[in-house]
Amino acid sequence: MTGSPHVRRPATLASLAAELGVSRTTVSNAYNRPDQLSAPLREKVLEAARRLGYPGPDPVARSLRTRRAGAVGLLLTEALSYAFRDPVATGFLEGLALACEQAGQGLLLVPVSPEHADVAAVHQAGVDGFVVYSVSEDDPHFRAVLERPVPTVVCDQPVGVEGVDRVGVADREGMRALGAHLTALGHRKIGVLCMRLGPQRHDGPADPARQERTSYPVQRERIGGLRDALTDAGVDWAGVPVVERFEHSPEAGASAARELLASHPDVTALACTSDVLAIGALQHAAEAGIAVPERLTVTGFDGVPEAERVGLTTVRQPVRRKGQVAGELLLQRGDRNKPKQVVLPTELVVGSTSGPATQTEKFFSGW
Amino acid sequence: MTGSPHVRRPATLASLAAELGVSRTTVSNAYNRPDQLSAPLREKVLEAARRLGYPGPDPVARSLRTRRAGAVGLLLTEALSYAFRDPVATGFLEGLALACEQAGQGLLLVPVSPEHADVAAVHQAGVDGFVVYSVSEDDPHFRAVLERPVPTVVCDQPVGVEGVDRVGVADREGMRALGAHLTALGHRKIGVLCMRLGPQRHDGPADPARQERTSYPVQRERIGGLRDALTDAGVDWAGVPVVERFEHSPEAGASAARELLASHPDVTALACTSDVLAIGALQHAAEAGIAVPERLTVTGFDGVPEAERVGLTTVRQPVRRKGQVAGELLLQRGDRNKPKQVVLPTELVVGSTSGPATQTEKFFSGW
DNA sequence: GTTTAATTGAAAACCGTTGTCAGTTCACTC
DNA sequence: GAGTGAACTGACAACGGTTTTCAATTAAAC
Repeated sequence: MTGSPHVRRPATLASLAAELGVSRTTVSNAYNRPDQLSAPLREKVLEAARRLGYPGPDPVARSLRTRRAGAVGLLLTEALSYAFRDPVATGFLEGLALACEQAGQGLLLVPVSPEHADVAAVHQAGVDGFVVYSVSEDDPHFRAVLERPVPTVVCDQPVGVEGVDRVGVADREGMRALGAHLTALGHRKIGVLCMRLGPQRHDGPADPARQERTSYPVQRERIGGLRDALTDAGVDWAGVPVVERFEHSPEAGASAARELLASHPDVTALACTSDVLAIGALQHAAEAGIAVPERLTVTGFDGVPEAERVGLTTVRQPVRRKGQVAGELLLQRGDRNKPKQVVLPTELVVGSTSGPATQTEKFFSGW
Repeated sequence: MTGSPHVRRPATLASLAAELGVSRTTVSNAYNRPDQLSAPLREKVLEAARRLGYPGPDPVARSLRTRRAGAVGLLLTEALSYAFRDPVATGFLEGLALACEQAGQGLLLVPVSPEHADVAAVHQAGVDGFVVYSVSEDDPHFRAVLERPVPTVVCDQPVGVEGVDRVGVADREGMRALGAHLTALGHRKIGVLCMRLGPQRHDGPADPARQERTSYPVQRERIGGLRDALTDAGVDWAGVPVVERFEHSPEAGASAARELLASHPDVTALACTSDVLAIGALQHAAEAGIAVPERLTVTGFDGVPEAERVGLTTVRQPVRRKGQVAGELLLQRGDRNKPKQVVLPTELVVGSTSGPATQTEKFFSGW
């Protein structure tokens, strides 16, 4: 009748030791180094702990003493909830969680709202290391992370800071392969739908200057890869319309597709820098009665599950693996001959949403 | 040239104070209570901190002293990565993350693999409270959570433990409404696809005894709701085939649908206890050339985004809101007149995958 | 020019562990 | 009966802060 475990915390390691008439060391050992004391004594300690409602050594105090928090921090600048809405982010998180799970480490989602630049949360986080995902390079939170004396891995971003590892994928090469696929199919009039290029809201056409200026390396690489491929095929990039969307959702993809097709009705292929946008584009095409791929080719990037379900032509990146590698990179610290930078391959996946441009023309002539 | 911030941790609050010739209190105040010291002095302290690479007070030490960790722990018994694969779980997490974000709390995913029953992780977690999601009642991790002297909120589970709050949804009522919808459409031959009912792998028919015995309250309620509705309409539940799947994925749904339709070809409606299973069932129907809803009605439960996209008839539960409420329940502790139990409403969403049974007969007779 | 009040800073206690290390007890072995 | 090793103790120093109490300094008031 000493009370439920949820009233207060009366018991500490010391009080338990006193109760039992043993030293604190012994109690501590009962939990942490069972080989240091006899089994019966250990059982006695544990039994007394149960009886007194002692939940075991306080994790925070233990962390302080051992200098290990047992958790990895994850920093995203997008609203935290975004992490769960975007299929690429969830894939990444899944992999990261997997790696953490295997290492017995927790995964702490650091609460940072993109608006109020309250860096405090980063300082408050009791973690052994950070993974930084989808953050622009000049982000104050990111800088706060770098100030913390713990190892850090950044994802999808060239990083020059010493002691910071990196994992990314072959964005440019993947998009280049996709571009080659498109030109091989005979497409010359190609439109591009891309994600946010800057921190400020901007929805609409993005000219080459803006494309170059972007603070999002992933977008730069993907657009750049496409540009390489098209240029190889003799297409003048300056004439390629690029429509940008700030939000990353199917709805945004649909509206971007509408916008682009309205201003450039002669486009035979829509290359999107993400599957989510592409799925939106497909949605728009379906609603507008535009046959895919007969009249319009649509491609994505990422290889999310839903894209696979709808047969989208896309570039698959190993999102989950990327998360896993990020975790491993972080947790295998100390491994002297560990790579500091990992770039994972991407793979062109030809689905049923891309077809020959000639077919499109046939379609037109048949009209 | 004292070194980058990533070499070691030379600077502590004490060393900084010594360097400056002030007391530790002052340095601490500079960070935590700016009103307790003059602005110039504070600036001097902060400047010295920058110079010496002092990243601010150590979060763990601070937590120890203040008895607040600044984070909420999330316990799932499914492999951690499952949390990111299942759309319902991600929705819940999104809401929970939102609540945490607003309260400036971190969200710690506690690493528990379902297999090795290593409760240690629960004890290691430096958190101010726990949210327990999708865990069977007799789970050792769950019990470990209850031992911790911190507030706890469980989700979707009747809980008798004092001091533990609960959030859930009207599973039974929702499914009952769906059942009424089905019987109103004239369906009498109904098959059920349900999720895991026990901790052991089991794929195949689940008789009423097994349905009752399940350690997953959600499944019990949903199946029970359907049973109520069908019984109301005079359908003998004993004759209703229920097929269970251990895995929760579209593939599992597809195979379950195949199994059920093979053994009960006269079924006119397939009621699934989750959208994910229903999406799988739809997939199977499409592959097998079974017209939906003309020849077969398919329904789900949850109201996930993809279900909406495909027009699935389902019961929508406010998953995100549920997560948010869980967070609020936990974080608003101390609010004396706060509810201890929250049950959120569900809503029947009639889509394009359910149709009258008469239509089905017409379809048959037209053959 | 005191007295009084407001500011500011220092000292010390405390948070709950872990780890180390010398030392004691005790049962066994040879 | 000395030697050996296992089991356990006790003291103490971290770990890096926060917070309360109180003294000292300064500014304001009379």
